[in-house]
Amino acid sequence: MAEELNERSQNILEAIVEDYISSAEPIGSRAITRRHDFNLSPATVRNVMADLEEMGFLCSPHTSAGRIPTAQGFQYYIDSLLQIRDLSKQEKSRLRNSYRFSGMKLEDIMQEVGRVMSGLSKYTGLVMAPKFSSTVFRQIEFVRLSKGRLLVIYVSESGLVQNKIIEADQTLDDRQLEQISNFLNKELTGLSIQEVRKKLSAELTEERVLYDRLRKQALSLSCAALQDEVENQIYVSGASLMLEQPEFSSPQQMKRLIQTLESKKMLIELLDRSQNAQGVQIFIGSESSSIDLEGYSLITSNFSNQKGAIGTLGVIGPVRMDYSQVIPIVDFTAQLVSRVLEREIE
Amino acid sequence: MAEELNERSQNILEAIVEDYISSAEPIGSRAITRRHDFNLSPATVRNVMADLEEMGFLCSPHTSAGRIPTAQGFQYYIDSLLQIRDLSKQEKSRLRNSYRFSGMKLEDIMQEVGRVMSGLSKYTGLVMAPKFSSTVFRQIEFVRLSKGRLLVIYVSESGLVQNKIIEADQTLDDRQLEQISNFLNKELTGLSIQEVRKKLSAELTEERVLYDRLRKQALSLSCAALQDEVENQIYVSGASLMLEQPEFSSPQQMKRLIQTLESKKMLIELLDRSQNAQGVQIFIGSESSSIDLEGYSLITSNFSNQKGAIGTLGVIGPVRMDYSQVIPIVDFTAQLVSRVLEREIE
DNA sequence: TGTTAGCACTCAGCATAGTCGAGTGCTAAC
DNA sequence: GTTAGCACTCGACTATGCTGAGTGCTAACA
Repeated sequence: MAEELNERSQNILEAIVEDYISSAEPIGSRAITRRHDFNLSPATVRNVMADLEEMGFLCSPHTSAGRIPTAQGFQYYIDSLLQIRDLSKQEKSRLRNSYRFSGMKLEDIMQEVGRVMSGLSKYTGLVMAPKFSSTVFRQIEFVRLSKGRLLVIYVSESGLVQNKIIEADQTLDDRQLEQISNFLNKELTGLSIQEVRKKLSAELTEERVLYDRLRKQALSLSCAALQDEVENQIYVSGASLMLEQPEFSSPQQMKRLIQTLESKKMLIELLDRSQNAQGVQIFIGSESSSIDLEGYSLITSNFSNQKGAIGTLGVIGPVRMDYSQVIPIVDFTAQLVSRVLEREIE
Repeated sequence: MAEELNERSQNILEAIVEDYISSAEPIGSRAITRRHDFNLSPATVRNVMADLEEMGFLCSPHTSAGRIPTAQGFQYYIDSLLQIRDLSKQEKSRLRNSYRFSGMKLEDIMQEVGRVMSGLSKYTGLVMAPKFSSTVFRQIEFVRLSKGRLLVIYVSESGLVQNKIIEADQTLDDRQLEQISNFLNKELTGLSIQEVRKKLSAELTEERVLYDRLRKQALSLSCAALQDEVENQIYVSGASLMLEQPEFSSPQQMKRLIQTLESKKMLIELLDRSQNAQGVQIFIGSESSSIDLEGYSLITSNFSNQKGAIGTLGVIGPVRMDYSQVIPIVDFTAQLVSRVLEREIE
């Protein structure tokens, strides 16, 4: 439908979007002709702009202001006009050098990634650690707390450490616990959590379980430990940087932004959506979306190692975001993190 | 110096502070006489207020506004005038019921505590997990990542799980690692980290180490694992609640607040200070303080189990904070958390 | 001597009115 | 199809005046 834009209209829309991205203020027809070499008079530009408004790409905050792109306008810009140039080698190495991952555990890496992305983009960085169920089993350990209560520590191939408290009916002694964890570590290493779950439920119904008490205990313990979905960890960094953006200069907007960034559940849901996609994804906030993201844009990409533990990282900012700058940052960072995670297990 | 306040001045100061706490606006002499039964005329109150201003307890934002308490005024109020009533049984049980700790691991408890304190107080909750070096050794496990890199998982008596990546010179196989962790778990369980460190450095210089390769490896590994201070984890919750307070209604103040709450390092340093104190502590932000806490007040208390793993929790809010409400909340919550932690290890 | 009433003064907050500039839509001419 | 001209709109800013809450000072009172 929107493809019918002729070249001149495209050029003007592009100019408006880009000027608006850098100025955050409504763009008037004269401003366009002054800043770009279209060899057109303001009046002509006005006509085109009126058409673009008709088509839903622009809107004017009030009669005598310039125009600003709508969400649809940005969408069109991103889909058809934006040229994402690859990063130069220099930029890549500069980016690489921004990160210092050496000797960091996974949690620290996540945090650092968010911080750096935020600093580079001037918006807010979001990083979601690999989903529990998408990780690959490496090791499990049990630590006895008070009577009947066990601390389970689970380590994935990618070095993700998670712990959980479970209730164990029987009072097992340390020796038995050790046997159990040895048994599980031998049986389950290298399987994905999904596979582990399948295996466990299959075995639990098998006959021989009845005859092997240890095996039974091991299975039911690990079932309890690995059953529930662990709430995803999400790292948000650089909220205060984003407050510098003019769209968040009013107290109401600031409050709303902080509330948005504080509601981790919502952010997790949001990042979850791009979990299955490949490459960079862009969400432009609009009223229609089920999640209230109006006024914000989200650029995400996934990272993973060969074994497929998948996490998501990205940058959230105003719709008026410098896409040409942020997209390569997110893209390259995701690749970088993937490579680091692969090195971990090598 | 400030003790020379006569009763009438005290009453008036108290009235001003309390009215200011509830209204957040400068208090005038007439407002005082209207709202309180001092049997004094506004003029008399004015005289007293002028004296109080002279002494540094009050100040006026401009000539013809009412007066607001200075930091010193609040300090005096807290030290000499504030009556902290104990919580009634009902309130205590209501508070207790706000928390749902069952089956939660330590991280979740910390988070939950912050959330609830924030919700109850309408300010921002801060919780700092027990300091690494104040914990008691319970168990250590090693997981091999890539060549030469080990993931160390450390569990304290209170159920705190921490992990770290260390470089190990030798390539140890799984069997050896298991022997090493068994050895360490036998030797170190029940010791505080300080004791562990002392023991390690003592043993490393002992002669017999030379003859026992396994022992040597174990010691040097655990040394590497437990040597550095792990950065403290801090949980901040309810920032957006605090934005509702009138002192943070201007964009500048909002930005500053968010920046303050984002700078975890600073908050950790702040909470660290009260780590060694007993009972509830109150910091009133003033310009003089080395840490920029101007305009904020911080109420903290420590929690611990018998073994002495100590963490700190508290509430940060505007200086104009409802102390009589927040202090009991912080106090009782700290006791509650201590009790929960003790039950963990029972 | 401590307390009070009266009075002139101050000042933030608010509303009103006027100006300016950037921008628009429309029309007519090129 | 493009452009110049023109009347119009409207937000942002400034100046102005008014109001109300509050103050300090002085003089009178108990």
